[in-house]
Amino acid sequence: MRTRFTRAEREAQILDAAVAVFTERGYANTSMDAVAERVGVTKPVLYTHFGSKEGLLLACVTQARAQLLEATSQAAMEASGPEDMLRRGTLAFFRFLDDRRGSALVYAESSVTAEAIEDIRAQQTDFIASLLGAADPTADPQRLQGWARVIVGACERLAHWRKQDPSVTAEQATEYLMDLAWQGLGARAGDSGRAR
Amino acid sequence: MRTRFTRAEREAQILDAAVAVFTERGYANTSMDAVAERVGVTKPVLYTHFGSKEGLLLACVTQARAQLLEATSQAAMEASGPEDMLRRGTLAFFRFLDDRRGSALVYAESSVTAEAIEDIRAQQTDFIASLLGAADPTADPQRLQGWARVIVGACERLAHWRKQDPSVTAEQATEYLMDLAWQGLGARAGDSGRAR
DNA sequence: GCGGTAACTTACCACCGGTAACCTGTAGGG
DNA sequence: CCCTACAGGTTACCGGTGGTAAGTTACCGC
Repeated sequence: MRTRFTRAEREAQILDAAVAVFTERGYANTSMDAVAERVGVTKPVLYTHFGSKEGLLLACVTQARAQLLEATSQAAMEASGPEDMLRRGTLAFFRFLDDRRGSALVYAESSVTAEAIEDIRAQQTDFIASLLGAADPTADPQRLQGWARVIVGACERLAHWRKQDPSVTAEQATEYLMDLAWQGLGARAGDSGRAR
Repeated sequence: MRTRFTRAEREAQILDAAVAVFTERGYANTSMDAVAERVGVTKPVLYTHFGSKEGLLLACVTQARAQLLEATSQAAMEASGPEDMLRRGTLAFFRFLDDRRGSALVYAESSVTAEAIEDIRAQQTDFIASLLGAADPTADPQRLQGWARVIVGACERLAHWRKQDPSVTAEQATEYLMDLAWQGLGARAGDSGRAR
């Protein structure tokens, strides 16, 4: 059997192993030796490829980041208008997380990963802000940024909710976000209060 | 000078020192010896009081959690109606973070603290869901939970935005959230699109 | 003052992230 | 077909840190 591989091959192997081990044992509780053992090599190999434990984690997150933008922007492309775009993008986000159960947000433990995750949020925030800007060209950029951040934060929490309570469907989560983001609670509160 | 203190006194001293050191150096980069030195004792003292490094962090977060509920619920009490309640509560949240610059969300590094922070979110989510339930008694509980989570996530992201860009005021952040949560984007997108 | 207990220190261990030095399989030229 | 150069890989080690067992000392009640 092969015992030596090219850089690219080993890097892919290590990345896969790292995602698996970090996911099942958590970042802090995972030793580099454990990852190395899973790959079938020794520790220094990991260091020649990724520099440090945080570097390895960073590579995992960076990979996930590209895949996320791919998934959401593709969904938004297929939409018929602003509301549909927000809805489809949101739904695609939840579906993305469904496809990679657990292995996505475990990363939030390390401080260097926190920064990388922040980059992912920035990526999604800019993307959403540009969608909103197209829907309402009169809004000033800062306000668009604010709205986009609200949506990103909302999605993150809804996703976490679904993780701990899988009975909440991706469609329901999307609907709850649309309730607030598009329609607003004002109308509902008014409904139950006084006639309109 | 006094060299020995009662349990309660030492615990308070250690908690203060831990908050300070964790805040300025980050959780992962802080050694227990560093905290102990700041207090003026040796490491095992910390362990007799808090059991482990994570236990110490947990105590810090638990303390902050109680203070947060105190601040937001007090603000909501003074409101005149549902919308004002949401607005005042949100504003109080941002002001709370202003008062403890940086020292609040640094905690999100450890996995055990992630759970504790999750408890804080649960606390605020339940609180907000109950407010929303009062505003719209016809909504079903799961939907209320969904809305509350949207708001909690939105606040968290807006707070983070303000931390990295202090020119965004607490009032602006609150306004952006109210734009979506209360009024909704539909009206605005419609404004720029066709007449209503 | 004088025990006795709670507070505290000393001295240590095991584990883990990281590295220097050495070894070996294998592609490619003669 | 062999042999050499180097990429790929291993062994053996270090320093720092979380955590602890055993011993020491200040303080309170009598």
